[in-house]
Amino acid sequence: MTGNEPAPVRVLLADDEHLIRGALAALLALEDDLAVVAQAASGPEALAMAEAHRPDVAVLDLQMPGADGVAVATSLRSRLPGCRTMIVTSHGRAGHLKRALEADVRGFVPKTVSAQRLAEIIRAVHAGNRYIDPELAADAISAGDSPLTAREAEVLEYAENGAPIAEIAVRASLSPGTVRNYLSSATAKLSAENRHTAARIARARGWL
Amino acid sequence: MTGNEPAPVRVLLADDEHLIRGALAALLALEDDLAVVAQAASGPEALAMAEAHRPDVAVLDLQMPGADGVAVATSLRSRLPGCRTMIVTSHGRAGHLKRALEADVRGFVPKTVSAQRLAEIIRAVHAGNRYIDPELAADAISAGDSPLTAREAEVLEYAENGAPIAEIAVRASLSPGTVRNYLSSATAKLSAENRHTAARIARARGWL
DNA sequence: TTTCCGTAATGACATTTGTCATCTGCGGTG
DNA sequence: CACCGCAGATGACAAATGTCATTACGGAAA
Repeated sequence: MTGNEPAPVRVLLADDEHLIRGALAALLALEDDLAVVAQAASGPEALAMAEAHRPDVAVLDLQMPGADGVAVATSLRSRLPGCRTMIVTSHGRAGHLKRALEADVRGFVPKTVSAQRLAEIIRAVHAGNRYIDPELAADAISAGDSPLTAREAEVLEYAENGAPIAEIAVRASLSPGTVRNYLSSATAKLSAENRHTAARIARARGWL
Repeated sequence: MTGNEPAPVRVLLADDEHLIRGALAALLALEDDLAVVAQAASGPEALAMAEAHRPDVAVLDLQMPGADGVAVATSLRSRLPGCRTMIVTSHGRAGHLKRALEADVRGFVPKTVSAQRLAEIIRAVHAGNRYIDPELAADAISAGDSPLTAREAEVLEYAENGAPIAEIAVRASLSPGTVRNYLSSATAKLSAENRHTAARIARARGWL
């Protein structure tokens, strides 16, 4: 200790997979300019821990029980404005990236990166820069903007789990005929064979 | 080194997520009776590494590119009979567990366990014991056996992605009418509203 | 041997879904 | 203001799907 090192970056780790979270914490602890000050296994817990420990950077898993990473990032933006957020994910979907950017997430990386690389990215995010995985970014760009209207997307979302039109109509408070119209136009826009494949396509491109 | 420790357990780690694999290797290295002798990022690579390094225990991620963990375990059983296999997974589906047991997998754990616990389980598996996550086991038991016949399951699998009946008929080399019959009976057995929800139910219970 | 079950198919029928034209009303925009 | 796009709805029609009865064959079990 020479007394003139800068204060370490305070990091919050949120991941429901204990194995990964613990391992990650151990690896990040090796970097002497990073300090894992809090850990969480769920969305709500991450929020609570963030308020209690006020980290500089929150590293959030995308899929967590309670609230997913993007939802946590959104809450964090208003509740802890000084805290930068980043998302780490196994399954890189273009749609999630889009949502994440809207939540002012500064880093978006797949879990295929090395710990070294992750540490660098945490530093970059802390410094105010952004880092988006190039492959995911390319996917998001190639997917483009959604051609679906708000209602079309909503109805398609209800259709996703295979519900019959009557049920969708009730849930969306629409006439069954109207539901069929929206579904039909959405299916045509996505050039799918039926609403089920249309829903899959829209989901894959992040349009849902 | 006193010279009388038993030889460490030789472990192969296979996970496509570099972050997790690296972190895991670091944590397991802390246990002095475990030695990570090989790592792999895909199914085929895992197989190759196993043949090259002949580990005592292969810790396989369920979802990997090329070949999934269960597929690797199956190959390993014939090619390296002395090597015990275990599966680590994020998404614990009852169906995967069933497949895994058929492949003579000795350990099946979710990634929510701690590294300590994983190390213990590796030791148990190496000693010839089994360890199945209690919650996953309960799911598998409560799901019970599939009420579907072979053809019903096959047809339902083709139907899963939303393909129209004509296409399913071609793929299964069946008459469209026959396809509809199987789909109808399968839907009735699962008490679903249509083939799409039926497919989802069957998939969730591991009957596909 | 008779019976049962799974596989495979066909025909008939009802229901659901997909497609289209058409109508109304609302809120922007040139 | 006229025009356009979106929301919302209706009716009609075609196509896809779900349901059921029935037939036939082969293997396995009683």
